[in-house]
Formats: sequence, structure tokens, C-alpha cells
Amino acid sequence: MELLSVSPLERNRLSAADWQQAALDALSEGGLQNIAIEMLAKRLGVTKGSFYWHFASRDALIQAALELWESQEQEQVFGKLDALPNAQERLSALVSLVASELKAHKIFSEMLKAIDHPLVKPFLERVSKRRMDYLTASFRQAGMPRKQALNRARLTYASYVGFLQLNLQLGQPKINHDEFDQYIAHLTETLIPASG
Amino acid sequence: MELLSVSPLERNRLSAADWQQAALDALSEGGLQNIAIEMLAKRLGVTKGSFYWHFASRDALIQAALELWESQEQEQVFGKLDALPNAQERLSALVSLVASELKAHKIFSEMLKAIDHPLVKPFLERVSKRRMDYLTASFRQAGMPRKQALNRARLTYASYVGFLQLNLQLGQPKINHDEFDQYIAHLTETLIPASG
DNA sequence: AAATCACCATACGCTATAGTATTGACAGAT
DNA sequence: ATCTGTCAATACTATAGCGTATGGTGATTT
Repeated sequence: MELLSVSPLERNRLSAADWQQAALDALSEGGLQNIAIEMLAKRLGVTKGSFYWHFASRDALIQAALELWESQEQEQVFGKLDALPNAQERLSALVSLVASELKAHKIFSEMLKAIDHPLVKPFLERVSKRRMDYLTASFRQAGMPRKQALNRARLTYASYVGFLQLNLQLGQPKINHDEFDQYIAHLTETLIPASG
Repeated sequence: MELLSVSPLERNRLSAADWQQAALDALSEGGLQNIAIEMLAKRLGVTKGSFYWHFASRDALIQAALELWESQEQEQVFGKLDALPNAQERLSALVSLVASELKAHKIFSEMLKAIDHPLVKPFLERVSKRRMDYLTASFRQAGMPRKQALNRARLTYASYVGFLQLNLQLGQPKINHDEFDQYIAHLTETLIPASG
């Protein structure tokens, strides 16, 4: 009969999840190499002695953090899209999501930069494959023949990745809200078949 | 009267240019952090004692190497295009150049991954601006109104950067020669206005 | 009350890599 | 022949970051 009473003077004791989230924050801010144990410890108000209680190694933390990200990004990015009725709207909404500079996008962008790391690559492969499949299916649903849908998905996904790198990382093109909307409109016209 | 006679028993003495080129090779293979002095020294058959004769620091080497790259990539990538007659062909040729996995592209891709490094960022900004201007002008030349040409250039450049990352770094989509040609054809149809 | 558990602090070792100081080798000029 | 400048080898220092060993503390269990 374990009653986990949350005492009002609950101490700052940490759990593995706290480290995972802190690692994701650090990743989104400064890239994979910013996941540094002692730096995270300082940020969390503890020392590395705490870390090695919860995790066996830095790699174990990275792995766990990326797993957390992968599960979160499913809902945050693609979960919303499934609610939309037709393929055109879904594609448009997908593109628009880049605008929000969601942390999930920053993390993805940082992961792209750290693609050489053996722990990162599998995540990027899985996620990219899922997204490509999603796009391909959407373009098919929008009436494209198979091969064309695949190539259009490749093109769209590449432009997504590229825009992410250029805008999030390089800050180029320096684009304001209006310009961004017009760019999205142009992208939609160019890449997404009209529904009418 | 300095006659620099190249003796037949010319020793393996190095110049700064040798280090720059070696640095670029290392960069294209393993990213910025692969520009490691002792590793380059071993590769060049000397020790770091040599390096610090030619350069004051690792940063100085990186700077010099990137300057070499910037000057080279002008000719290698965009020099060829200027010879082509019309905008459509130039745009098509530009896109096709990604296929060759030219070292210049690999280096560019690695630089994108190292964009946080203060020495790298200015190069990426300069080169990206030049390319964007080039694309924008080409689309204008192909008959597009100003704003549309700018957005199309953004879209095209983003898809270029994205494809670079996905194909060079992630190896995804795993694409063979025929498929690539078809993808290029699709990209051309989609992004580049017909000349007729 | 004693023992155990969960979490954390401290101090240390190890490795990788940048950078420095000193000396050496060799070629061309004088 | 010697001097000088150029390039390189050797041996060092310094720092950053991961990981380990060990001990401490407060809460929970028995």
C-alpha cells in the first residue's frame, strides 16, 4: 500500500525525466555538444554525482532524451495534422508549423547538424522516413500518380529541411511575418496541387 | 635575382597552402571538428611543430581554409553556369551539380552543420546571399515578377540545402541514378518555368 | 532504533586536443 | 666555412569533459 504523498516541502530531488528534458533544452539551444553533464548539473542545481545515479553515461542520456523527443514530436507536429480533413489543408498546415519555431523543430534542426553521431542518426532516419511516407501519401491522396507523388514529397521535405537550416540556423533570409506568409503562400501554390 | 630552382630532390617541405588544402579535405570528410592539428600533421607526415610555424592557431587555419574554399567554389559551382545561355538552362544545370557530390558541396554541407562556429557563419552568409541573388536574378530573367522570383529563389535554395543534407549527410532518400534523374526532372518542371 | 534506499557531493583519474618552448636540420647567401 | 632563415621534431603545459570511487544525508521501511 504505497501512498506517494507529495509533501509540501518536496525537495528538489530529480528524476531521470528531469535530466532528459534538460538535455533536450540544452540541445535545442546549443546543439548536441551542449549536452554536457556538468553544465546540465549546474543548471539543475546539483552536481554530476546526481547524474550518474540516474544514467550510466552521457550516451545513455542522449538516447533517452531523443526517445522523449521522438514521442513528443509525433503529437506536436503530426498529431495536429491528422485532424484536418483533406490533403491540401494538411500539407499547408504542415508547412505553416515551421513558422512557430517550435522547440521540436529546433531540436530536429540541431539533430541534423549532429547527424554524424551514431546515436542521432537512427532517430533522424526513422523520423524522416515517417514524414516522407506521410507526405507521399498526402500527395497521392491529392490526386498525384505514384512516382510524381514521391518526387514531390522529396522536394517538399527537402525544402522543409533546407528552410529549417537557413531560417533557424543561419537566420537567412531575414524574413518578417508578412514576407513569411507570402513565402508560405508561394510554396503552397508551387508545391501543393489545388483542391478545386 | 632569386631563381627558385626546384631541385629534383625537393624535400617534403610544406607551405601554408598545403595545410589549408588538408584542412578542407578533413572538413569534407568529418566536419569541422575533424580539422585537428595533430591529425592533419600525421596525415601530412610531419608533427605539429610544423603547423605552428605556418599558422598562429587552429582558428587561423580554419579561417584561411574557408577563404580558399570560398574562392574555389565560385569557379567550380557558379563559374560553369555563367557560360550557359538562358536562365532555364542555368537553373537546371545548377540543380544537376548537386548530383556530382563535388567536394565543394560536401564542404558546404559540413559548414552548415558547423554554423554555430563564429568563423564559419560569415562565410555561409556571404555565399548564401550570393547564391540567393543569383537565383533571384535568374528567375526574374525567366520572366517572373520581382516578389515571385524572390520567393521562388528562397524555395529553390531551401530545397537545394535540404537535399544536400538529406542526401549527403543522411543518405536518405537512398536514390539511384535513374531515380535521381527523374527527381531532377520533377524539380525542374515544378520550380523552373518553361522556356517555350 | 536500526537498517535500507534514493539521491547527491566531493575528489579524483583519464583522455583528447590546443598551444608553447626549445632545439635541430638543412639550404642558400655571404 | 659560417651565418641566417625556414621548416620541423620533441617535450612540455593547460584545459575541458567524461567517468569513477566513495562517502554523506534525509526519508522510508522494518
